[in-house]
Amino acid sequence: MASLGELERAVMDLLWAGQAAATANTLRDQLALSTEAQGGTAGHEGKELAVTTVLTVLSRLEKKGLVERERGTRPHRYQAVSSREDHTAELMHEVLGSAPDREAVLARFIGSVTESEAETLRKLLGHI
Amino acid sequence: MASLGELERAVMDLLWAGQAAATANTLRDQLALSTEAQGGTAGHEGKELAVTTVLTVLSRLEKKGLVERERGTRPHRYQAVSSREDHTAELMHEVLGSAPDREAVLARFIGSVTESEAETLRKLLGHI
DNA sequence: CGCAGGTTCTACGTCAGGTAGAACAATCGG
DNA sequence: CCGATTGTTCTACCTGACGTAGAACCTGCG
Repeated sequence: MASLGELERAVMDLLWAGQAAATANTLRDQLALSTEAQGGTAGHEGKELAVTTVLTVLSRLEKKGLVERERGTRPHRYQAVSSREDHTAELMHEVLGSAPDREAVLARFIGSVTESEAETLRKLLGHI
Repeated sequence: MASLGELERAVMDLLWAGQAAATANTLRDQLALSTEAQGGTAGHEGKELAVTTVLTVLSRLEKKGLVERERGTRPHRYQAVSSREDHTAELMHEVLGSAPDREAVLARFIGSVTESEAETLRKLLGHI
C-alpha cells in the first residue's frame, strides 16, 4: 500500500521540497502556485483548493505513514517522515521484491540504466 | 498507470509462470487451483470464478498493455507482453525516474541491497 | 438450423482518492 | 470571560479502478 493519488503526490512533493514543516494553509497556497500562469512543464491547475481538502489529504498521508504532524502547535505543522530519496529507494526495493527472481530483475534493470548512473553504482558498490 | 489489482496480479502471475499462451478457461481453472486446499502461504481462495470475470480482467490487462491476445484462434490465446523480470525492471525505472535526483535515490537503494545482490550488480556493471 | 462454447456488453458493489461543507475546538482582542 | 477568527475534525458526495458476473451476441459443428 504505497500508491499515491495525484494530489497526495503534489503535497508530498511540496513537503519534500520545503525544508521546514509546513502548515495546511501554506501548502494550500503553494498548491495554488503550482502551474499558476506557468505554461511550462504542466502540473495541476492554478486551482484554489479548500483548506479542508488539503487537511484531508494530509490526514490520509499521515495514516499512510508518509507524513508526521506536530499536534502541539496550533496551526499543526506537517512534514515528510522520510526524504524523497529514501522513500523512492524504499519503493524500488518493494518493486524489486515483488518478483521471485530478484537477481534476474536486477540484470534487466542494469541493462537500461544510463552511463552516469552506472558510474554512480560502480562507485557505490566499489568500496565494500 | 501500472498498478494492478489483486486478481489482475494473480492472472499476470499465471501468465508469467506458464510458458505457452493460455486461454481464459485454462486461467480460470488455474486460478481456482491457487490455494485450493493449500493451507500454506496464503493467496486467494480455491474460489471458482466465472469465466467472464477472467475475460474482463484479461481485457483490462490488454488495455494496459500487459497482455497480448491472439484473436485468430477461436478460444483466444493470451500471453504476457513482457517477462515478469522485464516488467519489474521497467517498473523500477519508473519509480527511479519519479524522483528528481536519481543518483541520490540509487545511493539509498544500494545502501539496503543484500550482499548477494550487490555481488550480482558488481558483476553486471563490470569495471568499465 | 439450432446448440455449445467463447467473447463482448452492460452493470453493480466496493474502495481509494479528490473535494469540500458543517460542526467542533482553540486562540486572541477586548 | 466572550465573541470573532482561525484551524481541525466529521461526514459526505463524486469519480474512477477493480472484482464480479449475467445477458446478449457470435460462430462453427452436427
